[in-house]
Amino acid sequence: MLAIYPTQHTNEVVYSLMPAVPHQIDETPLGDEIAEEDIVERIFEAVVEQRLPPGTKLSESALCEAFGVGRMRIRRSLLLLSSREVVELRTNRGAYVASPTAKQAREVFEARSTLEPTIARLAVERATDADIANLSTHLKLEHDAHQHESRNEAIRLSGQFHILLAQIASNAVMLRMMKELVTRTSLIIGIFGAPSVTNCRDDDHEEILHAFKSRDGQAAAQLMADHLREIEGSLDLGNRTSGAVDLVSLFSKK
Amino acid sequence: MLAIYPTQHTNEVVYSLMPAVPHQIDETPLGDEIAEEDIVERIFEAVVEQRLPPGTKLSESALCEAFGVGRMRIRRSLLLLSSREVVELRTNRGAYVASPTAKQAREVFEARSTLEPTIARLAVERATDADIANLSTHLKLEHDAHQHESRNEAIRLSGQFHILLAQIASNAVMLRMMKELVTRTSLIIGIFGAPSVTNCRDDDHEEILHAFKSRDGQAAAQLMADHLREIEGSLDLGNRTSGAVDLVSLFSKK
DNA sequence: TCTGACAACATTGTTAACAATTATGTTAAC
DNA sequence: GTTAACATAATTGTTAACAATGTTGTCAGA
Repeated sequence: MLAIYPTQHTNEVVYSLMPAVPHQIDETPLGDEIAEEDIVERIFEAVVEQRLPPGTKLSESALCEAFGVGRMRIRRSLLLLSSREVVELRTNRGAYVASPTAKQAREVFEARSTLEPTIARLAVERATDADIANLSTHLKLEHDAHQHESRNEAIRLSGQFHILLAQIASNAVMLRMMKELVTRTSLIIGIFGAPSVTNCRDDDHEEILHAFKSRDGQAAAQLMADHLREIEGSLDLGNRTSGAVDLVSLFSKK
Repeated sequence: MLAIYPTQHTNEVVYSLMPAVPHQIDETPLGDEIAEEDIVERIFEAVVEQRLPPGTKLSESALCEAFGVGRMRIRRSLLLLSSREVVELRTNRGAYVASPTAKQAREVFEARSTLEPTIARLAVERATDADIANLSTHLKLEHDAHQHESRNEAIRLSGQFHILLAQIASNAVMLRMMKELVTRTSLIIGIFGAPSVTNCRDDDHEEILHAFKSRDGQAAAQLMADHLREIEGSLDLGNRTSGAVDLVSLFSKK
């Protein structure tokens, strides 16, 4: 058993995709099969929750079994995932959860720092009272998850907060971008983050919520910029080279 | 011949994809076939140049012939294009060049207004002298194309300018986003723009170049913001509902 | 002449078998 | 005991045939 990354657990991990999130009670209302869009979404979620660590092999047969669909649909889903750089497709070798490099990590944070302050501002400007109530409820869930030490749930909700903001901003283009960026950020934290680091401190999220309540878009933008800087600062970019551990340097004598 | 959109010209349009842009002399150096990434890029270019207007049907067989590849590769390419919302995939009915709605158009411009000023600033900060020289050369080409009234070339170069900035900014994430947004903008202009409107006035691009030469990132960002506002302002959003003409309202009595 | 049903055609979607490549485990030789 | 070559197994990539759906043209009936 020389496996460095938990590729030997692929099956377990893949199966654990199934009971992920309720999503909808009846996903296939019209007798239609599960769509690749759903598969992509599910794998996104699993990556966000760090149940699929970087480098994990996503074998076609396992995914077919897990989702109960044909190979074609899995291949299409993997292609879509690779086009968003959440999955790396190696010819004749299969699909692997991406292992962002430090360079890519910086690029992701640069993109987020460009998009998210504006998204936060727009969200404040466009939020209905119901939206703000939802955010409040969400933050309570986040807090509970942190207290109950349900790490997966905490991480998931933490990412979901940023997605929620993009949804409130009501811009489908930026929402799609954010889904990709949040997912990749989870991979980045998995690689470059200290073991104890979860995605976000929910204190920061709380402050952003206050900006919503006082309808201060500029403050929300500023808080978001600070929040992102803080997350990036907690990472150790520039040390580890890649998600796949380099064996020769790791076990070299002396 | 009841065709509303030039779907009857599909074959001609598709064939005109072939001699598009030189790209590289030898695209298949290792005996490998043309990759779907190239196909996607080529269709992107054709859309940017408005040789593939919104609503154009992209039939699998025609594309197979045009690119000389199997159906599987075409289908994968179309899936990738649809994931970037440049192509719309209708079940059992085929692939069509997307027809952005006014709502989507506003979202695209909102995303560009969020991203591109920062991209311009970063590009100024990171541009080498060679980069600036390239920009100068590019602007000359743009100017020539306008004077020679080679509309296709002018449009292509006009979009290419924005891509160039993203390349100089050296952020792969934002570069990919911009390729998608520029392509979709071409579709939007095709639908909502006045017939005479090309993509950008190259005067604006010239001013941005001046900001590069004086290394004024803040000015570049401001000019870019103005530039985008100007383009969006030249459109007629809120009138036409979609690229596919609504027949009943068009030919209704009275 | 116009309408509606039907049939032939074309196009897309899916499946399964096959080919090619990679990974793994074994054996033999040094 | 270690290494290298080989053979086997597993996985991915491709092709082609088939099924299903949508489109179009035709014909009969009103």
